[in-house]
Amino acid sequence: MADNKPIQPPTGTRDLYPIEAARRRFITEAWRRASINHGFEEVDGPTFESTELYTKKSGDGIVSEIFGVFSGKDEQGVKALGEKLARGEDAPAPYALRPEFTPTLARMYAARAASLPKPTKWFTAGPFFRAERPQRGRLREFLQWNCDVIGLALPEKPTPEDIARATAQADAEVIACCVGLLEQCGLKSENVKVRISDRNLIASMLQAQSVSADKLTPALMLLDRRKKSDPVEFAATFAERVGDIAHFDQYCKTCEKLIAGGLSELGSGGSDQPDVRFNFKPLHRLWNELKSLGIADWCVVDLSIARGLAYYTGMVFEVIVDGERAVAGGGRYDNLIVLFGGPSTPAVGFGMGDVVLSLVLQDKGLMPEGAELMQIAGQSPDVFVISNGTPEADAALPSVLADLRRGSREQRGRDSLHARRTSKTTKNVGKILQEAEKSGAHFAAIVESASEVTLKNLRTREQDPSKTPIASLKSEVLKRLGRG
RNA sequence: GCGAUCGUAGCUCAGUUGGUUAGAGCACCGGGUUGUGAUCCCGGGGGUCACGGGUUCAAGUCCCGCCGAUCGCCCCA
Repeated sequence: MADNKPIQPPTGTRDLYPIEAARRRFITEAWRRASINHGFEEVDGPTFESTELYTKKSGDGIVSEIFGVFSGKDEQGVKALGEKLARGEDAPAPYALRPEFTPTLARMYAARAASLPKPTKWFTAGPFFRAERPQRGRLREFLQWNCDVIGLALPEKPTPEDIARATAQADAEVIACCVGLLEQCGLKSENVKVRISDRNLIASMLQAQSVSADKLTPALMLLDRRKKSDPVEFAATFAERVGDIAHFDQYCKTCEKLIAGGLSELGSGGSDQPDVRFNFKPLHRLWNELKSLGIADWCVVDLSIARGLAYYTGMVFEVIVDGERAVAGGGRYDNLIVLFGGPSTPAVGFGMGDVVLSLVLQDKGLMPEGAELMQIAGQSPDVFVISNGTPEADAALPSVLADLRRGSREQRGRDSLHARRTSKTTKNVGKILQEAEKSGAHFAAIVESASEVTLKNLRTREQDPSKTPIASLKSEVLKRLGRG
């Protein structure tokens, strides 16, 4: 009756053993720290949502990469869907495992918009799902970190100038948070580039070449694929669907140069350059914000970035680390909140996945290992309790352990220590010390009798010359850990 | 959905034109005669060689199928 065939994890998912789980913890802790330190508050939503939430804004293209979810109680619904599918009709599942966070965020904000501060700064980190073919840096289940700034800090009767300034500040703020994370992980501006672009600017440049409004979206999608394509072939495709690309390139180059150079005559609205007659002021303003935040050397203006997503309305950016695929991406989406029933509210944000980030950190040797990793992940023991092998010490050990682990409500558990013992049967103290050190434990406590232990600091390998009474062991360890 | 490469121990891999009972290192477990850690010595558990067929006296090895993984394409929220 028992069928013991092993069941493998589903395609594109991971089993995380202690080392991998600690690595993931390292990343999520870094995300939390970066976003909290940049003033974002944590939120979260359901991991599955009504499928409509995603079809509403993005059309059917996305639906094919969504994992459908059925309630299991809804037998009739499932049956009806099965019949539809059998007839070859389109039949999306009623729920979808969330493929991204932005729609959830937009809904959450819209529902309470009136009572939320402007701007509202939220972050979240959790699992997301896409039914794609797994490949390097890409799985079907992954963690994603999102940071968003919704709404703008504005005076009561804002001028266009006020709005432009607040917009640039919000854009810079999310980019700064993203860069803050990368820097904190040990990455350098030499290896990382935040490529920043502006869809409005691109659109105006395309329109200057007589590209009609209805062709803008396909043109933007096409531009995004450019780097991967053969240049000649791309130019041909682009000419066929949109128009001649030669002028467009020229516009881009001139704009990038001028923005990064910060030429002053641009601010006055005039230019001797006949090709520069577009509204690059928003990007220029953003560039100045980035400079004042001290992160401009991480950034580069690159108007070949468009981002495939339909809902972006202005600034877009992506983060490239050396040759790897994008480690993060985001942009401004000013129309999304209203689409979910909220007041018209501008917003900007980005997402970063754990998969590419861990690849990058491991390739560059920036991912901690062994005891250091366990320590960072908060899993290395405070005290490793060892019996000296006498029956008296053996008998005393369990209660020593239990006392170290006990935490009080008054201290909110801060006085509870991570205490371990060996599960080996050997009485060889040297071997157990070896195990203790490997575990990353800070201290070893060798039980000498029913009343005394010898304390040893495993990090410095210094052992106390005198014994410590068991009654004061815990307070002594807390003191030495700086938690007393 | 399409293409390419690859599946031998927990991990990294060896395994001869097909030939006895499939190996090593690391890891894990135990011991090295009553207590201080690298190293070292001895011992141990672990494999239906991914799975299923076929060819053959004989298959880890050759053939077919299948599952899985990796890397690309498509797509990228």
